Amino acid sequence: MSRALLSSCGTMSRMPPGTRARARAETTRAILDEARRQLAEQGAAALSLRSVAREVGMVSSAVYRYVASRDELLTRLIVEAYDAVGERAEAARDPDAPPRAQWRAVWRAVRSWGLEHPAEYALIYGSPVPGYAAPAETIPAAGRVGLLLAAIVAEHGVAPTDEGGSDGILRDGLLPGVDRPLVLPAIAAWTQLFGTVGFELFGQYENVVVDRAAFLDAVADAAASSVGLPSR
Amino acid sequence: MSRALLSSCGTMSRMPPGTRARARAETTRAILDEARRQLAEQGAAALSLRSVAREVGMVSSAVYRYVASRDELLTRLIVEAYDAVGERAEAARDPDAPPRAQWRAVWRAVRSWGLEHPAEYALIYGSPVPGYAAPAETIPAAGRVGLLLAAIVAEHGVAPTDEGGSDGILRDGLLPGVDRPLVLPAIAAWTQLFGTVGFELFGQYENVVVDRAAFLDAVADAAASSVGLPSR
DNA sequence: CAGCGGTGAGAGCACTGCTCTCGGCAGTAG
DNA sequence: CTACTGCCGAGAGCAGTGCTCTCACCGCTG
Repeated sequence: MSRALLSSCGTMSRMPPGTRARARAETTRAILDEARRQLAEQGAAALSLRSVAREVGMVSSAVYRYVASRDELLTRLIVEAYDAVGERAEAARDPDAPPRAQWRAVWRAVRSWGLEHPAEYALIYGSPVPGYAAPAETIPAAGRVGLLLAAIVAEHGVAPTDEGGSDGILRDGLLPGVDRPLVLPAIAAWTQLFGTVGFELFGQYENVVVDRAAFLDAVADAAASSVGLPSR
Repeated sequence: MSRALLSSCGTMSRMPPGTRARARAETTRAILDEARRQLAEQGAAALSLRSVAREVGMVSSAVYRYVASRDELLTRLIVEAYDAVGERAEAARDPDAPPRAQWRAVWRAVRSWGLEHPAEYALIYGSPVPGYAAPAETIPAAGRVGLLLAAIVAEHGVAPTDEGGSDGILRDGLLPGVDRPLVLPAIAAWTQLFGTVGFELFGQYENVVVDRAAFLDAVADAAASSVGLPSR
C-alpha cells in the first residue's frame, strides 16, 4: 500500500550544499526502515531486497546504489538491533536502585524487547543467517548488554573468598572492574539471560514453563546470587 | 559429482511384495541424507530442494512425491537432529559413574555434537527457519536431553531445605521424579547448557572466552551445584 | 557552458519453490 | 495371460528471487 515513500526522490529541491548527501541519507534510512518492517513481519528468511525496493518506490537495481547486497542489508539490521536491545537495557537500569533491582530490570528489559521484536532477536541471537560469516562490524554493538551487566557486578558484586582457578579460560583483561572470581559467573549469567529469553522465544518452553515472566525473575535472582549481588 | 545415487530407481528388480514400499523408503532416505549433507555444508538458508534432487539423480518435481515442501524437509531434518543430539547425550552418560561425572559427560556430549554439526544445531536451537510455525511433531524429540538431565537430578539431586515458592511457574507434573525445589533449577540448567553451547557456536564468545571446553566444564559444575549434585 | 558523477529504469541471467500434465511401468484383478 | 489402476519420473511452466549490466537523465562542479 505504501508505494512511493520517497516522494521527492529524483526531484530533490535545491538546498544547502549538503542536499546530495542528505537525500542519500534519507533514501538509505527509508530502505533500512522498510527492511526492518518486513523483517519484523515475516522474519529474516522472507526478507527480499526486491520487495523492499517495491515498497520504497524504486526498482530493485536502484537499491544496490545504497546497499551492496542482501547480506549487507541484514548486517546493518543486526547492528541496529544490537543497539536497540542495548539502549533498552541501559534505559531500564536505574543506578540508584538496589543492586538486585537493577539486575532484574535489565533482564526484564531484554526479555520484553525480545518479545516485542522476535524476528530481530532471532536475527542477532539466533543462528547467523548469511552463510557463516560472523560480520566483524557487529562485535562492538554486541557487547552492550554484557557490559551493562558487568557494570552492575563491578559495582555491587561481592566475591566469595573460596574461589579461584579459572585462569586462562577467559580473555585476559575482560571486564576490568569486576572481581576476578566473579568474571566467569558474570559471563555465565550473561549467557543465561539470552539463553532463557531465546528458549522462550524459540518455543522450547512450550508445555514446560507456564509463567515465563516469573521464571525469568527466578533465574535472574539465582544468577544475581552467583555474581555476588547482596540479597537485600 | 555423485549423480545418480539411486542406480536402480525406475528399474527395481522383482522382490517380495514389500518391494514397492522398500524402494520408496530408500528414495526417501537418499533424499534426507543428501539434504542433511547440504545442510551441514552450506547451512539451512542455502538448502535447496532442487539441488537435492539434482544430486540424488532426479528432477525437482519428482522429489515432491516424497516431501510435501521444503519446509517439511526441514522439519524432518529437525526431528532427526533432535534425535541425534539426544542419542549422543544418552550414550555419553554412564549410569554407574559419579553423579557429577555423568552430568559433565552429558554437557560435553551436547557441546561436541554441536561443534560437529553446527548447521543442524542452529536448525534446532537457533531461530526457527520456516516462517514462524513451530512444528508440533518436533516436541517429543526436543525433550530428550532435558529428560536425561532430569534423570540425573532425580537420582542424585539433594534439595536444600530452605527453598520453595516456585509454584505455578512451571507446568504441573513436569519432571515427576525430581524433588520439587530442584525442578526450576533443573530447567534453568538445561537452558544454560544450550545457551552456552549456542553462544559458542554463534560467535558470541569471540574475543571473550578463550578456552571454551574449560568454560563449559566450569559452567556445568556450577549448574550441577544448583541442582544439588553432591560435590564428590 | 561543458562534462563528470551519482542516480533510477529496464532488461537480462541464473536460480529458487511449487504446480500441472503427460507417458510409462509395476503390481494386481479378472 | 490380459487388462486395468495407481504410483512414479520427466518436462514445461509460473512467479518470484539476488545480482549485473547498460542506458538515459540531470544536478553539481570545473
